[in-house]
Order: sequence, then structure tokens, then C-alpha cells
Amino acid sequence: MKSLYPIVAADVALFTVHNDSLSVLLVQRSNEPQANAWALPGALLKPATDQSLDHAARRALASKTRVEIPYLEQVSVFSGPNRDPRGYSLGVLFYALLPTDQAPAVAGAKARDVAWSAVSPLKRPLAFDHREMINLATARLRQKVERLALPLHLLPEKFTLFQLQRVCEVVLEKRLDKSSFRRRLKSETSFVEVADEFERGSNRPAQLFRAIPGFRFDQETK
Amino acid sequence: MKSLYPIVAADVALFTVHNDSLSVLLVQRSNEPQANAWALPGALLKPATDQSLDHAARRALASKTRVEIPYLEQVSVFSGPNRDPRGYSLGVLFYALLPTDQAPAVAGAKARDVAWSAVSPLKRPLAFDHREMINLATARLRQKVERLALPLHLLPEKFTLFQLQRVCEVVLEKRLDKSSFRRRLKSETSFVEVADEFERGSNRPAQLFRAIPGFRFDQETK
DNA sequence: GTATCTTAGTGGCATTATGCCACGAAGTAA
DNA sequence: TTACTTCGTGGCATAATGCCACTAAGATAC
Repeated sequence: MKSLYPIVAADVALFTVHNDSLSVLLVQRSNEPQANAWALPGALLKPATDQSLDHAARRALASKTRVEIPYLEQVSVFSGPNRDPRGYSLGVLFYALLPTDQAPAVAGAKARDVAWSAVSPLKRPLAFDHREMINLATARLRQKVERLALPLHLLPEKFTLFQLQRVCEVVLEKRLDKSSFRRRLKSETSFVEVADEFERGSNRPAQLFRAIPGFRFDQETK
Repeated sequence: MKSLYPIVAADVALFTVHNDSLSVLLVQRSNEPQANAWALPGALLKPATDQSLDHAARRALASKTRVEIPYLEQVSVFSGPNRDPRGYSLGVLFYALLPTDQAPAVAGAKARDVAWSAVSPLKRPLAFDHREMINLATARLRQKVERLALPLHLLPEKFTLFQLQRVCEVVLEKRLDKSSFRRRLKSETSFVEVADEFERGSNRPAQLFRAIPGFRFDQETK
């Protein structure tokens, strides 16, 4: 006998850029259904304590990662009677972004049940409809990157323009022109600023930049 | 004592263009809570019969309109313990588009509890967080229109290029250049085609066009 | 130290897209 | 026929973009 009430869960596609490829965090399920299968981190909504679905999404991440809560945005809801064998279910999909330099801390050699997996091609088989979820989240991410500045959330606090460009290229899976890219950045006022520091170590030192504090990409601005 | 399970509803912002302004369909609530207040048409999810949330959204529209099911797309989920006095609730927001020529059939003089209301400015006070919902749905709609072709869903099967331009202008609330607009359309292959018919009645007859069959905007293409 | 290599950063130029405006085309109304 | 309205197209100035070359500044090899 199935419940009259749907199961409600928040599932999160946490992205980062890892070895020049866009990667998503997967966890290996320890409980039924689909024990041992890989899936997106998720959490059931607890009305008693979750202020909103965002909170459930952050809980899902907090239990698997120990890092600062990253950029988080809702993508879509998946629903239906057959997504989950436990009954009618709603899966609210979020995507989140983690700076590259924090990626190793999340899924290292220690935890066997958490792993970064490249998005294209996505090799691992996945539980439920999570493959579809990842595809949708990736598409949404690409859109945003195409249009703007969001990849700042995938970079450390200070970064070079080349790193920024690289991340854009990796996400969009196409090469960008250095000159054009920088022109666009310069015309976009209030977005990045110079950090009065240089990245040394390779050949010519590269100017470091940072996101202008207070700049928000959360809103669907346009 | 509130339920441990959240209430799940689908709410729909049905848009059309009416007297050269973007309008949304509102219904006057007949039941508590907020009886008599105006709100978006909505329906509680019925797991027993709704294949998915889309179905609930279509039900919500079907009960208020008698027209062909229009374009429908999910926008976002609103959640929290205080949105609805009945308890913790999820409101899954959709937006839908109705061709201009069908607008009068939906909300005419007959039904007193259904009305088209201009979006900006939105004068009527609204129940729950529905004003916020409408703002978000409008923003999303504008984005799509800005980027492309979606307004075809707001037009009759056959239409003139000027009608198409008008609808874009109304949605975006800014004037477009006739020449530039047509150039863009021409460069966008596989999108509209001539209909071998003319709109007569005013002065010079205008060429009628139609959407190329099979063209879908549903997907987040880019 | 000098030559060479690598990566950072800038500037020029051709191509393309866009905004702006005017003009011809094809009807209606007196 | 004349005036007027709307449709449709073309020209041009400006802005955005792709492409490529060149200089700047450090690392490395000898």
C-alpha cells in the first residue's frame, strides 16, 4: 500500500572543474533502494526542521562534504509514481558550484563512497533518474556560463583571467578567444577587479583578480 | 497539529497578450483559506491519478479554461512552512502560453471568477505568495522571448511578422526595430515559414507565416 | 650572461551583427 | 486621381566578435 502523500527529496548536482573537465559529485548509496548504486547526494525534506527546500539541499551536501556551502540554485522538479520504488515521489533538483581548489578536500582517497565523476562522458551507471537530472543541470549550467559570470563560483577567491577562461571553456566544451574574452570582461563593469597580486611560478607572472564583493548572480537577471 | 507531509500543489501562470499588454489569468478563490482573494489557478497533486506534476498543472488549467492545452513549462518550486496556513507546502510554479485569439474564450463576460489581469502593473492584490510567483514567471518568460522564438505559442496558427514582433515587444516591454527583427528571423533557419496566404483588410496585405511544424522550444536548447 | 622557450597581455583588422532611417510597394478611403 | 496607411526591403554608421600577430616578462638551458 503506497502513501497518499508523495515523498519529497532535494537532490544536488555539485559541480566543479577537475583536471580540465567538468565533474559532478556522486555518492554510493548505502541503503535500499538501489543500495551500492551511485547517485546524486540527496536528502528527504523534513518539514519539522527544513525552512525550505534549499535547506534540505544544503543538508544533503553537508553530510557528504565538509566545505563552505557553495553557490546553490534550483533547476527543476522531477515527479511521478515510478521514479522511486517506495512510492510517488518528487525530486527537486538543485545545482551547486564548488571552487576548483576545494575539490580534493571533498572527495579524496579517504572516503570510498564519494567521488567526482566527469560529466561528459558520464561513465558510471546511476540510480533512479539521476542521469537525466545531471544532463538537465549541466545544460542549465552551460546556459548561465554562456551568458555570464557565474563560473566565479568555480574558482578560488583569487584567480587569473586565464583560469577564468579555462573554466568557461571546460564548462562550455568549446574554445574561447583570449582577446575577445578579455574584452567582454572589461566591458562588463562591476564584476571582477584586480587583486594587486601576481601568480608566480610559471613564466611571466599573471595578474590575479577577484570577484567584486557584493556581486550576485543568484537572480535571474537576464 | 500539522501534517508531517507537505502539501504539494501545481500553480500555473497562464499568459496571453491582450490589448497590447502581457496578461496573466487569475481566478477568484471560492474556498478557504483566502476565500474571495485572487490567485493563480492551481491544483493539489493527486498521486493516485496524476502521472506527474505537469498533469496537475494541466488539470488546474482545464478546470478554468475550455481551450486546447497550451505550452507549459516548469519555473520553480516555492516551499516553506508559512506559505499556506494549512501547513508546510510546496508550490510548483509553471508558466503557460495561450494564443491571443483564444484569450476571449477563456475569460469573458460570463464567468465572474476568472479574469485576465495585466502584468505590469499588476493591480489586483493576490493570495499567498502568488505575486512573487508571477514576477518570477514573467522574468523567465522575458528571458526566453529575448533569446528566441517562444512567442509563437502566443499567436494563432497563422500570423504576420508584425504580429510576431508586436508580441515580442509587449512581452519585453521595449520597442524593436522592424528591419533588424526580420533579419534575425531570416537568419534563424527552421523556425517560421510563409503560409501562401495574406492578411487582408487593412492597407497593403501582409504575408502570413506559420511555425514550422515539429519545431519545439520545450527543451532548454541554449 | 646570453639565447631560447613559454606564458601573459595588448592591439589591429576583417567579418558579422545591430540600430537607425528612408524609400518603394500595395492596398484603402475620399 | 490623390492622399493616406501599412507592408516590406535596402543602405549605412556603429558596435560586437573572431582571428592573428606582436610585445612583455619571467623560466630554463648552456
